[in-house]
Amino acid sequence: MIDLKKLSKLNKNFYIRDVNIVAKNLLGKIFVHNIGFKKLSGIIVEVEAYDGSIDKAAHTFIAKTKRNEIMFEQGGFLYVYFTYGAHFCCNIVTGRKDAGTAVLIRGIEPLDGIEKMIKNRFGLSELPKNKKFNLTNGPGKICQAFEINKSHYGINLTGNEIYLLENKKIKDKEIVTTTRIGIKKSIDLPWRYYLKDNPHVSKK
DNA sequence: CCACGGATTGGCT
DNA sequence: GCCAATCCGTGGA
Repeated sequence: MIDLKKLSKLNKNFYIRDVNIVAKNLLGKIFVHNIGFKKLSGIIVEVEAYDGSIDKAAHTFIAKTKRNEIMFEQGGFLYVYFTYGAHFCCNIVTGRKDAGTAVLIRGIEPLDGIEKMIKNRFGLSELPKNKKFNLTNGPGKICQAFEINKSHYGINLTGNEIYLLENKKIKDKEIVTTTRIGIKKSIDLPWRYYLKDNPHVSKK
């Protein structure tokens, strides 16, 4: 088990860079959600970049609304949105103020609080045999496992509730770059990144 | 006010 | 592989 106490929290400067740089660099970092004395954490293994200035699939492409306004803030905030009448998705806002860019977290390898995540996802105290890698391999599943919802919209990631930790450097050859999933616009942009051969990636 | 569609998931064929 | 569930945000009237 990785000792999180030895790892430093990512600061504002990490987030305010270009969205695709941040997206790539988020791979291997550790996502943490503290709930009282309970800790949920995991390694980010799959992400997608969204950039409202040139990307029709980004929520910020048309205009600023109440829903997407946090994406126009400076990098380092959490953008949570609700979709398909059932799921929340969790994004890391990046770039300078008014950039309208964010990174969608699509895959996480669980570390701390796995039992709690199983309970959150399936209402069970133990993982069913056929659900081995079905815990956090998808954006909606991550939010359910990590107990992230509308109430976490706009949280500052340099605070103490939800934040990210530095971790070992990922080599370029371990990163797979492809097109994004589940969208109908700007489908050719190669802005999806994931860790090669990691079982917690949502789709090859 | 109302109609429409979605950065998904899970269950069934 | 296909498709329904489900409801909020958005935009047009």
